[in-house]
Amino acid sequence: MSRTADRPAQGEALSRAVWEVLAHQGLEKLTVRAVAAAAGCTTGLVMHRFPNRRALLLHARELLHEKTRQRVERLEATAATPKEALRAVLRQGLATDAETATESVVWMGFLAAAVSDDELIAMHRRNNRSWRERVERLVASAAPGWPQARTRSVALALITMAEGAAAFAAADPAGYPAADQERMLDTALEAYGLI
Amino acid sequence: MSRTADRPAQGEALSRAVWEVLAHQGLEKLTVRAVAAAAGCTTGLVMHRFPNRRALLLHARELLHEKTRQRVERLEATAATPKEALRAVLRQGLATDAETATESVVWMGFLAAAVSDDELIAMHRRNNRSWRERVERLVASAAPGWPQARTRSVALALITMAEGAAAFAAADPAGYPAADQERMLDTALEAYGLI
DNA sequence: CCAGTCTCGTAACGAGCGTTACGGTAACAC
DNA sequence: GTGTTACCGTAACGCTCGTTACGAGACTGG
Repeated sequence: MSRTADRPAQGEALSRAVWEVLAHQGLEKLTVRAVAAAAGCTTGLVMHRFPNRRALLLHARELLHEKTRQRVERLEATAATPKEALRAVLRQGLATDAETATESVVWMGFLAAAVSDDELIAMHRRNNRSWRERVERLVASAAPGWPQARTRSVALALITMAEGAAAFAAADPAGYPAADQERMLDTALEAYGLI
Repeated sequence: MSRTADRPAQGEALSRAVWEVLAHQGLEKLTVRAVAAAAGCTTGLVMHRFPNRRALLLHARELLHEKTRQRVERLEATAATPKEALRAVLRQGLATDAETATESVVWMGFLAAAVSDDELIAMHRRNNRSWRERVERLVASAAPGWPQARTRSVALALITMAEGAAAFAAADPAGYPAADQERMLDTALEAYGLI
């Protein structure tokens, strides 16, 4: 090691730069040079840390998943009741402030990029299925008496609603204010008897 | 005019080629050459029909919206009751077969491309708001007695759910079979008292 | 039948891309 | 202090991109 040489920290900084470019410039401008500029370094460092551009994107994708997973587990652990846990976990999936809106844009960028990348689409499916299972588990805890079919259908309705709302709000923040999204979530939870 | 020279038909064929590339190769490979290859012509024709690549994308985006709008209006006109109209319109927004799954991938590709294109994002917002208003109108017809706030919240829950389901199913068809999506839709409509 | 116009394939341009090669410099071992 | 190693900025490579220029051929009006 020499100079700075904190490998994991640099990898994370570069991944943050990937998110930033993806959020503010889009997939088409997500170049190694743009990432390097956003990270305040040169392409030399980027290519020194990662064997190629794809590896950089895959790392950034994985890190984004890990970040949201930790946030969700924290929310789940500190919730007072199963119903509150469910609500908190779904709520963080909405795009109700600048940070979560950015995350939603980045998430969609990765999904769009996955169309032509087998490894990215595999990562998406793995992460998405674990997300779905988590919410099914939370719904089952909040409504223990339900038959499995209802638990699964309601959980599916909830995760797709949250994802769609995040996408809409990220693409049109003025049209989908935070209050509307939260009222929508509460309306849905109440309709399903989960509040 | 000479040679073939059916301008609107060629524009539509090229837009179809845009969708095809976007669906099967992704945004990163959506090049003028790839579109020309998918349309079975050369870049010469493409650049003869459209002043530049952006105009081609904008036209393809507009045509996609027009296509789904016509389909929705047909469904709405032929439905027996307001509740059936609502269900049919929401159902077509899911990704329950190869065609609608492809449409969902293309739709997401355009949304991802809109991050760095003011005109694309403006088109998205325009189309999305009219879509939202349509569903609000359908919900109001299906449940005439509701206060406006409930109508708006339920409509929002329904369109975001449909959009999220289409995105999830398009990215992971095996994980989100058509039957699951339809059961989810019926579960939601029933929970809201719209069936 | 001929001049003129439209169509569109071909070929090339400059810009920007991912990636590679190289070298100067900082950090450590002894 | 000196040799060795790892770090990373610089510069260049070959390639593909969007776009432009040009010309051959098909059509049309007179």
